Amino acid sequence: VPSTLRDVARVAGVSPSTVSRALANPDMVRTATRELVQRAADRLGYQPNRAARGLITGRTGNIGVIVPDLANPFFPHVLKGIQARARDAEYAVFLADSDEDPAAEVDLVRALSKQVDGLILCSPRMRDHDIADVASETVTVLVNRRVGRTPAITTDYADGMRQALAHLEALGHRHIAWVGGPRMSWSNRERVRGLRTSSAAADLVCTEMGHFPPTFAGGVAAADLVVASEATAVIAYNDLVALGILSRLTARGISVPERLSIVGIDDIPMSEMSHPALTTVGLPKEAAGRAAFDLMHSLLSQPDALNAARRELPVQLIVRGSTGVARPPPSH
Amino acid sequence: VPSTLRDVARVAGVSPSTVSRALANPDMVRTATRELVQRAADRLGYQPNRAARGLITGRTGNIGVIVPDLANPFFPHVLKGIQARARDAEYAVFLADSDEDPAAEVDLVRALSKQVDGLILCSPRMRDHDIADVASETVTVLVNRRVGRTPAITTDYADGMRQALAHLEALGHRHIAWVGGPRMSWSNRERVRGLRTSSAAADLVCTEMGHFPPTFAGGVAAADLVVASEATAVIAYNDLVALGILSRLTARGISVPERLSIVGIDDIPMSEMSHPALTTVGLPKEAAGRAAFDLMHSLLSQPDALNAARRELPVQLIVRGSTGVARPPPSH
DNA sequence: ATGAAAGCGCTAACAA
DNA sequence: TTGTTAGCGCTTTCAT
Repeated sequence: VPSTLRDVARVAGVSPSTVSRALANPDMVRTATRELVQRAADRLGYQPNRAARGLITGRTGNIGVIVPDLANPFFPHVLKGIQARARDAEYAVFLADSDEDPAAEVDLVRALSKQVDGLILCSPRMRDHDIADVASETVTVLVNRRVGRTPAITTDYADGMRQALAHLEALGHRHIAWVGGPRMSWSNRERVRGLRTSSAAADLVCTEMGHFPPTFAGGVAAADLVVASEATAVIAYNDLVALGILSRLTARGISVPERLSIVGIDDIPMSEMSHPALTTVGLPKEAAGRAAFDLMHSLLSQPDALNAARRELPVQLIVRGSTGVARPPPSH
Repeated sequence: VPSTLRDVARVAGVSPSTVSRALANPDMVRTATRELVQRAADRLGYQPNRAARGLITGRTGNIGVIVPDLANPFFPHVLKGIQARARDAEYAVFLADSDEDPAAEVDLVRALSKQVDGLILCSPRMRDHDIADVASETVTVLVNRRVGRTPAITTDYADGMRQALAHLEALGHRHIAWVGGPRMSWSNRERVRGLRTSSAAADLVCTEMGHFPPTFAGGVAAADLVVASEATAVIAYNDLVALGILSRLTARGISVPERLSIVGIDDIPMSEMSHPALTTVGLPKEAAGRAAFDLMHSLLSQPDALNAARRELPVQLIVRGSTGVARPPPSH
């Protein structure tokens, strides 16, 4: 049977409120009293009941995190970043996995929102409208998405595309294929936007290959189209897709990177382990998680911290397996 | 401002207790009353405050899950299994990541245990003693570990080793290397146990290569020793290690599987994507998660369900990239 | 079948 | 600085 605050009070010979103060606002009680209480609490192994506290303060000390798919290697890293910060701040983390289902996501939000101080939505699949609804009722931080003025942590995809293109151009590539991700995805739209801007500026020919599932299988399916396009390099929506392309090319006996260079996006652990290792646009996954929690935390303490309500994190191209140009660039 | 049970009562024109009953024990009120209440609740968008409920019932409707490292691709799958079942049962899931630190794990357990009905510890790194402590105070389910009579979901590693060895033997291998995992790991001990039993029975020579970190880098480090051992096949502690070995061998120009066959354990997604794809002992990851939650759930509803307090799940060897024998087996 | 009242463990006015 | 009181939102006796 866990002991309560009243037990501590009795043992220490003070009133319950004194115990409450001694533990929560140590400088509102005399030092002697504080120590007396502390000793009693220790002796009883007292642990405050957070639910009871939350009932009255209106704050639970919990945050909720919703991800579309834990099996996608991107999210566990973000989650680790959130966890690390939450632990330091003594917040507990509710986690829910929506299984890529927008409707389930909405349900989970509803279920969780009552038990948390705030919600972090990672790459949410919900419609803008639903997100705006949520954000109007609960403190909300978005990761990898922007909706209106909702606080958000995003990643500078446009710069990532620029870096990737600059890298390929420096290696002599002039014709580059793009294997796109899901049509509805915010990330995909942003990446395409960056791609178009930078390729236009750099005078590169860029063939966009439409929409594929953001998975290994998606990459396998796209690979043959890429080959047919006669591009000398390909940038994939993410590393999983890139690895799918690599796998299919290897199976077809098309050597990578000699014949075709591949660049992914995300820098998931797998990318380093493939052969050849994958050049990829590294996203700050844990950092994004940390930033998301920090933003949430500041929103929670000063509800008008709207000035700091957005952050865009930098990305860094990671050059691995050679991505040298295959054939000499066509002379102009 | 969320509406409370009293609001519903006022709108419906009944007492708070009636509302409580109508919602929680529908057959304790007249049908007409129940519908009246239901309508009022719907109209107000009423959502019961679970903390307040928990305060009085002593049950929170939450469970806690602790994993050593989310970045290890094994755990997200287990977690998905737990999540799926928890969602159906309307439980919310607290998640904590201990960063492979036994001490942190103990702290997290303490912090969480007050806010949950039960705890699921995945591959816990704590000492037996600490686990026993936890289990004596909180309903606890272990995954991938056994400690005393604590309820646990385990995996039949011994049979996995048997299957792997039988497979290799059938392909003509007679000398097999084993690259072991962390010394303190329960899983490693179990795997070694299975290995010894089955290799003795099958009359195979088995060289054990000591303890390596259960990571890609660990496999890279072990690879050269494996080659030097002159074994024709190697079984690695897990897929990450196996992929590390594969990577190093490929880099050295040693062809896999012609010269050396590799078998991993876990069946993480990466294993399918490597070249050659990895033969591996597939563990029921999501199923383990589901089983863990189900066990927890039954313990929570009938505290004396100790008869069902253990389950060992079957494993299945997944044969992929050929693992044919290299040289003809030495004639006896 | 329903209502009134008490109280879960805690904190926050308000007094002293 | 400390104690007293009230009450957060809900469930559950105990009456009716």
